[in-house]
Amino acid sequence: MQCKIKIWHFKAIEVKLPSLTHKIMSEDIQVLSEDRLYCIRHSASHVLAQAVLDMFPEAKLAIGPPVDNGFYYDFELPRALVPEDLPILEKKMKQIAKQRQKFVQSNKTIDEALAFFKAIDQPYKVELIEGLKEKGETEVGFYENVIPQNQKVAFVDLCKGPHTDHTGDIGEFKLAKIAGAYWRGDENNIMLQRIYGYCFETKAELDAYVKQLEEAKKRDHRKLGKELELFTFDEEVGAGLPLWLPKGSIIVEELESLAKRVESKYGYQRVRSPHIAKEELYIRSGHLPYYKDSMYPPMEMDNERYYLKAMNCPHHHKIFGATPKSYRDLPVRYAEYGHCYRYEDSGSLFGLMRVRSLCMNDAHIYCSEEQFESEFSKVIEMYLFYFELFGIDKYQLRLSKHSKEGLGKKYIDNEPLWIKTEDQIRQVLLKLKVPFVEVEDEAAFYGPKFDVQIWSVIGREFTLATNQLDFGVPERFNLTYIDAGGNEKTPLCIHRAPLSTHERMIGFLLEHYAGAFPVWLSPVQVKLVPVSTVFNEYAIELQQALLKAGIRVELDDSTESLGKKIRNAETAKTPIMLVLGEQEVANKEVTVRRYGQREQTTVSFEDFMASIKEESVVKV
RNA sequence: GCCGCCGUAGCUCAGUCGAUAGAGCGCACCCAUGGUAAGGGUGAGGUCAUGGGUUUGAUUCCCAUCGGUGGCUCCA
Repeated sequence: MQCKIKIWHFKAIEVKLPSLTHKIMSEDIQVLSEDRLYCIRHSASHVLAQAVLDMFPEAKLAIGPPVDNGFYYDFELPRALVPEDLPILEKKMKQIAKQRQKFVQSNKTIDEALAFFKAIDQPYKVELIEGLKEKGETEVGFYENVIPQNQKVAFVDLCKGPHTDHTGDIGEFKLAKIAGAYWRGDENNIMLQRIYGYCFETKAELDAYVKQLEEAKKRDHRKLGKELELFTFDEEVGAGLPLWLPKGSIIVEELESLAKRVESKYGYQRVRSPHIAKEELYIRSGHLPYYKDSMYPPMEMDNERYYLKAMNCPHHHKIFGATPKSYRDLPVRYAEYGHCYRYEDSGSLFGLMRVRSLCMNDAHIYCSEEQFESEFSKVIEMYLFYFELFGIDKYQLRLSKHSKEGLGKKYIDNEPLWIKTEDQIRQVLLKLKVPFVEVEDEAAFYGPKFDVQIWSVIGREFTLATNQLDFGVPERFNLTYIDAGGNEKTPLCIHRAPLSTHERMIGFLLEHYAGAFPVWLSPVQVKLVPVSTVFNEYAIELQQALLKAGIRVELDDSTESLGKKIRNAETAKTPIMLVLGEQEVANKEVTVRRYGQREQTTVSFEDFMASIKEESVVKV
């Protein structure tokens, strides 16, 4: 796949783009070819290949590019690799490094190159060269590793470089993991074995990176979700079907309440729709032919086939069509936290980030072409409001476009309309001076998207929120409005989900906040910690007052020591602890201790009540 | 879905080269009433994921299924 990426910059923002750099490095090599890290990582991957050939002389080599944290190389091997193989290979790599083999570049004609790799029986290299030949190349680059002591060639690879001077200069590396990967990324092809390595210029950088990975694992949403008792999965319920525990449900409902207030302010109307619909609906919408495999199989009843809904759009379209519309009604904005079910591949399920039942912050905006820019801008404004509220700063905004090859297959076959609508979105983004990247072949089948890409702490990329322009489906539903001249017109539809799904949003926020939610989102906002049980009576009095004010408060009336109670509240990441002892009872005070802070303040309960009321509400 | 790996108490994990299992935390009870990140004691908890197979005997070995997981593919 050719990956063309154009980056628009208006201001410097710090974005973490592991998979983007991955794409740039592996598929558009020139971009970073001058980079020193690129050279050492790429050279390290050659050294890995040499080590693997030493261990398995019959190994077939595929490709081995650098990536954002190191490198990988794909092989076809006579047996499955096991983790114990990695230290052995690492040792061999270090020996090769010690020899300081020269990287010697040369060019060969295509036919020479083909003959060479056929002779040493490397079919993947042969296939790559044949591909280059078809593209019209006449020469290809080779890199030989030459042992200086005896001038022997230890390893040869098809490669356009560049490399470091010798194998001693490949930085500090550590083989990280073994994985399966399809040849050329195509699931119809054979599965190869991929070895990933981390690689950095210095030992300190490598160690820091490995340490950072370990730290990241501590804030993995799957781990925190269990520790904080937010959600769970159960084998008898099914894979990818999360159960929200009481504390997680509070977060769900707080988010939902926020969304309802924000959407109300922006003029959305709330609608509600069933979880299932007849097959006809999805044939009409066009989803079924594209997504049948990832929908739960149909339920057959009374000669009808019903599907669990995988998206809310068709239901909303039907709601729009239920009453006649005039241009005076537009824009119409329907919002619903809609439950959807998608039969995602078992192998792609991942905690809360990739699930089979999800509840989406969905809305559909039906508007005229003239209203598009203003409506789209308002949606982006809403996104930016949310990002600021949550303090989300590591994300990438992406204009997801169609691909020419996909027209008529993955995408509605109307190229002029694609180009036009993609430009409409581009113009809005440029006007708002929002930095974004453009990526081909990432659109929805019915129109281009504006996506918010984020990365989980362990580095997987997800679309957090999405905003789509649909130029195809309203027509299929015969959705119309009467314009000022009395003519029937088809509205445009904007699909948008700034708060993602509850599942993915909370998964993301858990990692973002490392489990320490702000007061307004926290399942338990205040923990009452009496110094000893003799002060429980005062604590109960405060608890009643706080509950009455709508504050989520818990009292630790256990007989544990004070130190233990503090520790328990801290490990539960409760944002506010109120320590209550003799002094507090006497003066009707509370000693406020905030999560992660040792210093505390003693204030009157009255003052505390006023401030917690303020803090527990988000202004929209 | 594909290539690997994993599944022992509520949680985190040890262990059994084949003779039905342990620790810490948590939980219950008792003692201690303690001013800022684990006070002390006692006790209850397990068909060793599920179903087959091999074996005198399986939690342990083999196969399948379910679930998790590292990647790949996919992601409306």
